[in-house]
This record gives sequence, C-alpha cells and structure tokens, in this order.
Amino acid sequence: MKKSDRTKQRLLEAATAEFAAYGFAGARVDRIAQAADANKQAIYAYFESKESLFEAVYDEMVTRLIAAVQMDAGNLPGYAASLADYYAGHPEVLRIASWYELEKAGQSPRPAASERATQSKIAGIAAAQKAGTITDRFRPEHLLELILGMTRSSVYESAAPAKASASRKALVEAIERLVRP
Amino acid sequence: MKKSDRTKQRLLEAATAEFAAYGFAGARVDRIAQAADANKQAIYAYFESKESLFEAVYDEMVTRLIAAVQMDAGNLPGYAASLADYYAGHPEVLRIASWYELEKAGQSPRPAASERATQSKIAGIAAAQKAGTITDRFRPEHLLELILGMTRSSVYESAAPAKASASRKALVEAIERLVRP
DNA sequence: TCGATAAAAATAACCAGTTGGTTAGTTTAT
DNA sequence: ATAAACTAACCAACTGGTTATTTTTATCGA
Repeated sequence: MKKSDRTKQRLLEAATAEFAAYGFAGARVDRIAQAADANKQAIYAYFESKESLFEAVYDEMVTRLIAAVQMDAGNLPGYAASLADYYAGHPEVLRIASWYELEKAGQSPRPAASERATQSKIAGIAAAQKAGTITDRFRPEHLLELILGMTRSSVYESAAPAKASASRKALVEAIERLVRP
Repeated sequence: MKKSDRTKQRLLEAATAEFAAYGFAGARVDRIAQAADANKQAIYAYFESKESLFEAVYDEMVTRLIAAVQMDAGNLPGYAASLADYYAGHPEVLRIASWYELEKAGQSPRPAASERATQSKIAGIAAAQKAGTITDRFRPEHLLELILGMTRSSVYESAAPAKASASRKALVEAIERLVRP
C-alpha cells in the first residue's frame, strides 16, 4: 500500500469518528486532519471538500454494512439480531446514519448500493410471504420499516452489556410475533 | 399579552423551525432573529445563549407532546396511532428529538417532565401486564422501546398522505400482534 | 386629558475567535 | 532529477455574543 493511500485511509477513519461525534455541521476539518496526523491540505487533495469527504465516509459505511449484514427473509428475527449486533459493535454507524438523514437526505440522492439493497430486501420479504413462511398481512416495505425501526430503538441506548443482551432477546421475540403467519 | 412576550413567542417559534431544519450546530442565531422579525440582541435578552434557547425550544416541545398524547396501557395500538398522527402533524418534533439525541443527550440531563412521563408509561404497561390485558413476555421498558421505535420509523419518511395512512394501519396491526397476551 | 419622565424594548454597529478553503514553498521517495 | 507528498502561513467570510444608542411604551402628577 502506498503511503498516500495510507494517509487517505487515516483521514477517512478520523473523518468517520469526527462526523459520528459532531455531524456534518459540527465537524471541524482541522480536527479531522489533526486526528489523522495529517495536514489539512491533504483532505482537499484526496477529497474535494468537507461535503464530499462526508459523502465518502457515508458511502464506505453503507458498503460495509451491506457486506457485513445480509438479510434472509426466512429468518427475519435472526436478521434483526445480527443487525443489532453490528450496530452495537459499530456505534458510529447509527449515529452517522442519523446525521445523514437529518442533514443530507433530500439533497443528495441515496447511494445506489443502498437503494438496491433495500429493493432486494423488499423482494425477499415478498417472496417469503408468497411461500407462506411469514405473514402476508403487511406490505413488504412496511414489514421492513417496522423491523428496522425496532432494531434501531433496541440498540440506541443500550450501554450496559447485560441490558443489551436482554434488549436483543426482546427484539428477536418481537419480530417473531410480528412475522408469524 | 405584552408586546415583549409576543416577541419572545415569535423567537421561540422561529428557533423551533431553525433548530428543526439545521440542528444546534447548524442553526444560525442571526437567521432566527431575522425569521422572528426581531433583533439578535432580543435573543440574548430573553434567553441567555444559543444553548439555552435550544433547551427552551426542546423543553416546550416535550411539554406539548406529553400534554397532547397520553398513553393508555389498555390500548397501546391506539396510543401508537395517536403518537404517529401527532408526529405527522408536527414534523419538527421528530427532527428536534433526533438532533437532541445526537447533539445534546449525555451532556444535559433530560427534562424531568420527560423522565416522569416515561416512568409513568412503564408503570402503566406493567399494570396492564399484571391485569393480563397485554402479554407479559416483555419487560415493560422493552415493550415501550419497541413501540416507540416502530412508531418513529413508520412516520419518518411518509410524504404522500396515501402512504402515510397505509403505514399507520400497518403500525396498528404490528402493535396488536406485539402486545397480544 | 395632557405632557413629562423613566423604564422597557428595539436597533445597528461592532468584536474577537473560528470556519472552510487556498497558496506557495519544502521535504521525501522513486 | 523530478514528481508526489507534506507543511505552515494565510485569507476572506462568518460565528456567537456585546455595547452604546435610539425609539417605543407605560406611569403618573397636575
């Protein structure tokens, strides 16, 4: 790996932490450079602006999330559990996603990869409904919406590990109840 | 009503819109004053700082929400429906709540009124569980967490009114399934 | 009812510190 | 030798917050 690539990587990591902590408006370019042990100018050399640095951070985050947590429509409680675990293990993900929704959604179009992943999940749910594995009393996009909503909320405030595991169990049972045919 | 009180009221309204749109870090004091058709100095006369202006906005929002939407543990689907309607009718509420969670939670203690309202909801759920009206397979705080999570997510992106009503129906049925004994 | 007066409220100019972003020059690696 | 990478000083625009001054409003004695 070239040295410049390593600097770029460090910048991306520092930017992720900074944006997760302060959001786009609250993030400081100088602070990112300092945390990455790099010069501010490097940010503008590798990324074009604060704006597109944020987009790079967001895109990478989405890509990793999609790769790490796949949905099996035949086991939605399990999907929610893995997603919750991923969120718990990567606390910056939910924060950056929230910041993005508040500060950026509506301006820039969502990453294509994210859009595709959502459509594929909806199709998977529809297929499972047709197969009778899960209830067909909800439209697929509503089901997905409800599952993601519960998963988010069950992770958000879990600080103590004991509480987190109890919360995760409740999440799994809630989704079992939700999708039962 | 005195004129100064009216100015204060206009500032509070303008600040609510500004903070909802841009969050605390992104909000601009000058813009709030301009939108309220007032002088910037008025903000510092009536509220102490940008920080405490935000807290005033948040506190008022919480107070109104608590007053407008009460929970009946015997009818949790109905509660979620009213809450969803309130969110839909007051789009700034969910946004400001999200900003607050990201930017402020952990620094300042949550408003006492909010804390009390949550405890009372948990107690109500526990009582309904004891009475056998709703399932006792979840701890009350988890049930509340899951209900609020689904409600949030079912409102968040509802733009078209037709979609909103379908989303609301799904929410109600989901909670019926969740709480059924 | 009027007019003097003091208190309250509104105004605009101002300030020091910070912001994202740039530039010109120096070091390092190939 | 030369291009890539790094550095630090710099900049104009903007930030939350303050101050001194003027305008408006309320009070009250005659």
